[in-house]
Amino acid sequence: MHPNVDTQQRILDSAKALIYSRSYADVGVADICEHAGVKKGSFYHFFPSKRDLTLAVLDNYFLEIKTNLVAEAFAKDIPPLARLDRFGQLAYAFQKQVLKDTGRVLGCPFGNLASEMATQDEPIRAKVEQIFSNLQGGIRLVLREAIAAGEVEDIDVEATAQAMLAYFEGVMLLAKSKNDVEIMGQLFPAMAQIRIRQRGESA
Amino acid sequence: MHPNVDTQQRILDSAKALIYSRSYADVGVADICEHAGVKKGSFYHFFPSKRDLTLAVLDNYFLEIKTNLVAEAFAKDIPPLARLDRFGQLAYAFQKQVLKDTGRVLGCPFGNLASEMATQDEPIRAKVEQIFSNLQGGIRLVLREAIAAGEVEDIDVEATAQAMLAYFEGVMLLAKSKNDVEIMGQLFPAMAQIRIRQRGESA
DNA sequence: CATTGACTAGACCGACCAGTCAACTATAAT
DNA sequence: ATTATAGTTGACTGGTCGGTCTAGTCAATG
Repeated sequence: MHPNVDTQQRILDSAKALIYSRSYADVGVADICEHAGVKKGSFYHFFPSKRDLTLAVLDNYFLEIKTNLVAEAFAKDIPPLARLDRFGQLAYAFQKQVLKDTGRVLGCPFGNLASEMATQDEPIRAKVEQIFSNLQGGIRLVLREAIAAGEVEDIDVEATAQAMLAYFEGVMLLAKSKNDVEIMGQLFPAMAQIRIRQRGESA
Repeated sequence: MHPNVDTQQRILDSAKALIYSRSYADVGVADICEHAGVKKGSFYHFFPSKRDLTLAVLDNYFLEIKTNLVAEAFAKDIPPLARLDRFGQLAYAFQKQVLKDTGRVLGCPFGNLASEMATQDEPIRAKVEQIFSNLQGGIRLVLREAIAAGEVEDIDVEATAQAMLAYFEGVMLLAKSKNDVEIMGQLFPAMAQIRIRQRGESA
């Protein structure tokens, strides 16, 4: 093969960076090709469409975040609830790096695409939903351990995990809206405090 | 004047509905004109650009939500914290109506635009930030009353208001992602429980 | 050395984009 | 009646979009 075996990967990486920092609609196939140093013909040799590329980008991003952020944050060297705090801290640190690199707080790549595409492209919506579901599952496991360790009790684990994910996404969205990364540091500590009680009760 | 004095309003209403149900990028000026029953020339007679129209849409939406949702939810006929629950219930009911009308959970119009445009169009980003700031201010007032009424104590009011707004936006985003409105009913009750303590502490 | 097939090149396509413009219509003021 | 003006019309522009297509390059295989 040619010297560039990594053409496909370069397209993927370029699309990842560009779509994350702008949006699906604002980034064209031509932009991605230029950024990757690749011509249109090569692009369509590897990806049947812009949408399929985006699906691959989502998979790729999820894998990266699952291994570099979730796995590290949820490692069992500290108590369960402390892991949720650590998750917030790592996300905060990551976003500080994004700000330094791009001059912008870019928020959550999944939340961004969900918000833009959920009503327009069903496969993309479904993929993001699946990713959210997986992240929620990660939190659920931590919560189960927290219950086993006696750190929490009497909660609806599934709903609480979902609430924590929602809070996380909301903080990311606000940080992006204000282009201010510090609210992450300020608000994330409250994530692990969220509780949804068993069926029915609230106040 | 002509029989149609409301041309400008029809353009505004069409843009509101279309951009909310799709996205800024996906809705073209031609779409808006067709939906409003207006020709391109008339559009540009009333609005200098698509962006300016969008700014007007944001103002219009904010006014509507402030008077029809926030004012009603935060009315002083019930205790402060209960008003926050009522806010969630009203938002839930509103979104159920949106689902019935459009077949889709569309989330928060401000969150949607923030997510899509924050890194691409500074005036739109700034306007959404200002709207978020105003909503946060509304929550802050409720929290102050809650403190005065002895319902809560020892919290960082500003940060807590922001956290509640973030949670609200996150729930809206998740509901949109899953195209499921029931999450809102399940998760919103936890909003009024969120607390961020005074400077420093978390766990 | 010919053939094969993954990969690259870039011209090209029809559709669509936001925005422009000059001509026109209808009303109101003079 | 004449003028001024607010509003309308739709053809038009230059540019971009995602995607196609044909021609060709190169390394490996027989």
